[in-house]
Amino acid sequence: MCQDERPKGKTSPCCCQGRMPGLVRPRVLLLLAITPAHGYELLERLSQDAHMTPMDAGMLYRTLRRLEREGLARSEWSAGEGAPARRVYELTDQGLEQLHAWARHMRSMRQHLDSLLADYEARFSAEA
Amino acid sequence: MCQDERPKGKTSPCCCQGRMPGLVRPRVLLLLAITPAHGYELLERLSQDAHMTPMDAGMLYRTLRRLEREGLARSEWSAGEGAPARRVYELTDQGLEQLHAWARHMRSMRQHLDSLLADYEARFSAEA
DNA sequence: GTCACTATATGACTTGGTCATATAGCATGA
DNA sequence: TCATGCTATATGACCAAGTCATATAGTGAC
Repeated sequence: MCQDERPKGKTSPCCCQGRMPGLVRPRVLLLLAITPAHGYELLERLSQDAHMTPMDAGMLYRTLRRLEREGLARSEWSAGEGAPARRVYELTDQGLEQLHAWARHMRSMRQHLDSLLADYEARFSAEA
Repeated sequence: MCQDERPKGKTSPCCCQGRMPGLVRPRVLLLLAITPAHGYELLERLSQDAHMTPMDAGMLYRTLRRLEREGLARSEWSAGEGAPARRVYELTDQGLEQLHAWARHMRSMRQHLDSLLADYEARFSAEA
């Protein structure tokens, strides 16, 4: 998103530096709602998503631990055959509930954006 | 937005605590694009917006100074008749350009959200 | 003179996210 | 057997954004 001028390093004038803050947990929780998975696998699934912000590995693992701490996910170690052991996460009931709450939240974020963009377009009608 | 369960104080499980991070500068810049204004006035205009996150005064003043530091806005003191002096801000050309860039960014954020919500709905078809 | 409103500003803190880096298991080939 | 590279998880240092509390001061009304 927003690939345009990003000086990188120095304080960029782009709001949120081309990121979409506040959506990491929902994104991860949604993936876990589809199927249980371990971090590395999630990382790959999250990276395929071309029009999404690439996921930082450190962020992902921290997020998973946090989701677990909050009771939204649970994990257990599973022996990786022909690979290091992996911690497999799955959604809890509470996590599912939270996901629904976040979905409502995201709808309202979208309305928020819509209204901002509408104001913008009202001011500068017809812009690329 | 997202008025549901917000424990308030302790770490809330709600992503971004019902806020919409990363949009403060665009919101302010957009208002300035409509008409020059001083902080207090912007604060009132931003608070009327029912479906938007209420604006923190400290945040607003810091944002204005930052926009100025970044060359996106300029200000000058104006004698407030029957009121304290106020610092009136207006958009610079660079600020206008940045606003357009942010609009593009916001459109891509919206797509981002749309795609997340589409994934969600694909998994849980027909949800309130 | 004190109260309420207008107006701007800052310090302390929290959260979310980035970047660099550490650590370790396992397979393969030199 | 040793280096290399992939899989896998994790942490420390740092930065940006935002919140909350608070400070300061001008003005008018009572």
